[in-house]
Amino acid sequence: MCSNCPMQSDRDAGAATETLETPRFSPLYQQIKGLLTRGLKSGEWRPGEPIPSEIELAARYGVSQGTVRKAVDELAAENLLVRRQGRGTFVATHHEPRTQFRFLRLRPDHGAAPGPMASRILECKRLRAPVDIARALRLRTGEGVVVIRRLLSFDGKPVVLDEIWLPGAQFRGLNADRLGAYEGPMYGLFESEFDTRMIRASEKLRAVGADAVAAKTLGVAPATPLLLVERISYTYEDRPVEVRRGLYSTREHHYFNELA
Amino acid sequence: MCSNCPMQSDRDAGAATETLETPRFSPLYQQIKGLLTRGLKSGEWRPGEPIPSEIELAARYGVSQGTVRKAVDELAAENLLVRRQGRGTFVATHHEPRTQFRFLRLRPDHGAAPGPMASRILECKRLRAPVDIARALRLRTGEGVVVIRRLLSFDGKPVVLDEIWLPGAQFRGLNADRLGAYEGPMYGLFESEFDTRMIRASEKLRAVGADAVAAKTLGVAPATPLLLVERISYTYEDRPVEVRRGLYSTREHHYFNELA
DNA sequence: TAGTGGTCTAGACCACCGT
DNA sequence: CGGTGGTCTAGACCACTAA
Repeated sequence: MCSNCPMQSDRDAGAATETLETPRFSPLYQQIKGLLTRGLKSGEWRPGEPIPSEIELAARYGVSQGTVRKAVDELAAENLLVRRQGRGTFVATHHEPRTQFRFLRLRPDHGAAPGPMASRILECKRLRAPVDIARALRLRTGEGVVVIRRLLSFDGKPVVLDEIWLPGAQFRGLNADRLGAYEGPMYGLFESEFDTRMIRASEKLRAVGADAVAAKTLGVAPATPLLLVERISYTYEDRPVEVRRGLYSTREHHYFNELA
Repeated sequence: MCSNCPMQSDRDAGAATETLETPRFSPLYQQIKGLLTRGLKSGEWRPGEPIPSEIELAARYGVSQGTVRKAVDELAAENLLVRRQGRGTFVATHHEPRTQFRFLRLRPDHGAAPGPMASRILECKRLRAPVDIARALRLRTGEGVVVIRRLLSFDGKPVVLDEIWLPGAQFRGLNADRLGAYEGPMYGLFESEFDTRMIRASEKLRAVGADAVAAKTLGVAPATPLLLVERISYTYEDRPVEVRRGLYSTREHHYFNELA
């Protein structure tokens, strides 16, 4: 055992039942998981890079390889890490094709492949956060935010009209030019240029009628039923960093979901 | 090691690389998982009942407890089993409140709790499978199917109009009376009375306008945008056993989804 | 208290990858 | 070949539940 091992004290605290059913015992591997998450958040290991081998981590933290393994397993299940047998364990990134459009659940009705996709930035401006956006992003009302409006086309046909809200302070320097110049998924840009990695998201879906602007942009008749998708994206420690309202045209596409 | 252990032969086959990259090594715990799944499918252990303890299973299959543990872990992650510390491992069931409406993703806009729900059977008849339903259920066109139409109300207000297609042979004896008499979720009835346990499902969502019948039934104006949810439910070994088309009124509710 | 699942360890060996 | 993750074992001990 390593002498300055940060684990032991916590272990005892868990067993001691000090306060009224609050922490209630935290397994070692959970603590390791916390330390690894801290390393990810702090940028000690950056997206796409490998983290140290299990043996190294076990030595560093003064625990067995099996304990590290369980911690890494869970982080991999949460899509924070990617295991690659024979090569190592890597920090997940939005740049690889496999994880590129992980959060976009729209599929063409015919043909499994998503097909060629194009993104056109319609607008990118900065303004003060309205109440609802501020609350969702845990900002004060009136704090600066960035709003992006963009059109997503599948196979040349417009399909998704997005309105994206981001905390202004965190996305300083983001503008239409940079968005337009960037190839690849927007979350890749956020990750590389603004140190903000989207970990998970929750969505609320509704059916609504197309208003005049949406109808024109998406090339459908006014009042056409559209899928309204409201997304909140979270980064490390469940901190919300994006509100996205998308209008999906579901004439030739559908939103796909697996229920397990 | 137990002498008639069914594992060894497979192990060797995996290492021998007999054919051109087909099976490619199957870990022991995967084989155990297969044996456990077989026991579940065959009804050796029924929904709600405990399976043997890890130590017993390890002895029966001639492997270590750790190997059984990994198999059970995966089955629990897939919601086929439920672990309960200090009590045992149980076969998952659609009867318990926790897993009761696991596949219904509709939530009220205000207030987290789904609130009181009522199901009214509008129709239950038997007819010959149309092409699309037959293909989805892997039946021949014209084979007998059951169609159920039912209305789901939240808090007294109609919200979901469902059309449910089931293979007739498997659901012999299902009729409106039995559906009406049954309290609780429909999947609970299917599980108890027809030996059919829904394991997972996939859904396709679209926005559509309400037709005359749907509008009247759901109490909305014709052409009101509704969420069309097409679900295919699967039982063991990914066998499809239900096609469900639901029209969701999203005036005061929304479809909730977590993206991980 | 006995029995269950949950954690942790130490060590062996295997499958896969790059060099 | 050496290093990585992946599998498997055997055994110790802990946390939880029910009787």
